Amino acid sequence: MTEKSNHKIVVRMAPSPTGNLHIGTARATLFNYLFAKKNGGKFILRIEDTDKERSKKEFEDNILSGLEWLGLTFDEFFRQSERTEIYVNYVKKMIEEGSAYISKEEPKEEGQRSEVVRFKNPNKKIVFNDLIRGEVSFDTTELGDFVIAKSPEEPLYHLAVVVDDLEMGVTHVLRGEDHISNTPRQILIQEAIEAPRPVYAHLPLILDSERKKLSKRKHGEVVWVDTYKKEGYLPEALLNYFALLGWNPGTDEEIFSLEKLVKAFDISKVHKGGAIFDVKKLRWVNKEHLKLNKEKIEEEIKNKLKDKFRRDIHPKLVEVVFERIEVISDIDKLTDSGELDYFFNTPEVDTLKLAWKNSTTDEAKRNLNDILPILDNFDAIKKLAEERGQGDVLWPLRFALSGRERSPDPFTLIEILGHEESQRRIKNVT
RNA sequence: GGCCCUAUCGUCUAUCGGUUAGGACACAAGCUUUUCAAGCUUGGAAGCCGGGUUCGAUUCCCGGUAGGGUCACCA
Repeated sequence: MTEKSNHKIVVRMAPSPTGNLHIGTARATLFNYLFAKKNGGKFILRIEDTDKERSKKEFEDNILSGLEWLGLTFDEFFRQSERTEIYVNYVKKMIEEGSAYISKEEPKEEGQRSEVVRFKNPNKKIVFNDLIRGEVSFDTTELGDFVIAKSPEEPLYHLAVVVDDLEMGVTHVLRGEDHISNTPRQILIQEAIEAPRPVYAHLPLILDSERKKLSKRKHGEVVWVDTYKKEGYLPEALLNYFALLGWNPGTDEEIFSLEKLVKAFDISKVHKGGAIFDVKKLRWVNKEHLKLNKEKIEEEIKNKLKDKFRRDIHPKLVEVVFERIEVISDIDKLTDSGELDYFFNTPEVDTLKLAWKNSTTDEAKRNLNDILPILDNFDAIKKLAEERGQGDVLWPLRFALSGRERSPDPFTLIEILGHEESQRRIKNVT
């Protein structure tokens, strides 16, 4: 009956398809994945869809495609809705053996049954060892005879989890800290059906800036992996950042590929306390990964600019954009805000702003006129700037070319715009 | 409220009793082709409180406080 396995270590991630892939789920999946890979173990993905009302296929699809995008592959896949007979057998067996019983109820809400299956609580103290937290103890008396199935044919969460972990040979349960209070219930059921107790490790939670659990109800799309995918974060950057939330390698190293994470990962270094999700640091991590993939990203920038401006794109402009982005969607922000327009269309230049600090517009124009003949000789321009003052020469030049108070330096601009266009723009203002 | 968990710069964190308490993000200043971006350098910034244990506690123990999680015929 038990599915035999050659793997010493078997872990599983068990999301329920009641919402899009949550970043907390993604991180817990990452930790399971790392733990499995690190130890040559098996990683199972199990969709916990026993709740027919709330479970949706679209959410399952979203979870699966999100995990695939992140590169978190699994060795085996199960769906609890396809395993009902297995649970039914256990429920029946438990009733026969007296560890569970059918209980008459008075329905308090719509849809509630007048008969449910309750677990016969032995009311004992449960002590379990948590890989992250050490010894944790609960008195289960306060749990009462909790419900394990709506009917023998409709198992509920705790029963299904324990049965599946047994059947699938799960040795280690790594999950969010929000499950820590579920553990005593599940251990009670394990003992009733004589299942071995897996090793537990309860991961710290990802918190919002208020130090509260990041929930789908309260935070909406910021908790979806999809959101970050759409904004153009790199999957490895996201993984890298998730790993750093509650774990560190014990060195100063912060940038990791998935492969390097597997090598460095050590569950005993996982923290106990929750960690606040900081988008700024995520963006920084993403930028570091952008640099690791510079060629690929520059290609993407080039194509995006080409689409937007329908013109050939100077490689130097690609560099300029690359320097200014942390995530891919920043490219759109740059193009849509008009910040790049002067590279493609002659800007309107406010000649009143042509002069640097205390110097006059006339001086600025004189300098520009003197630059005209040496436009292609950057060394000569620099020399002139040294003689007449850097700001007095370079500012008007840059301003004449861009029409903006902020832009790349004048030499970069000349390179991108080309000799003719640069000359034309200077003449326009002198 | 019961039960459980947690507690170092604003944030993520290092420290396995003795350190000028280190790094990163963010922030500020300076430098670079006196703007912007990037880069480099520098700076400010932390052990929740009170008791123990100890020659010595951020570190170990107890209490308090604060924060969080969880208390379904959801998962």
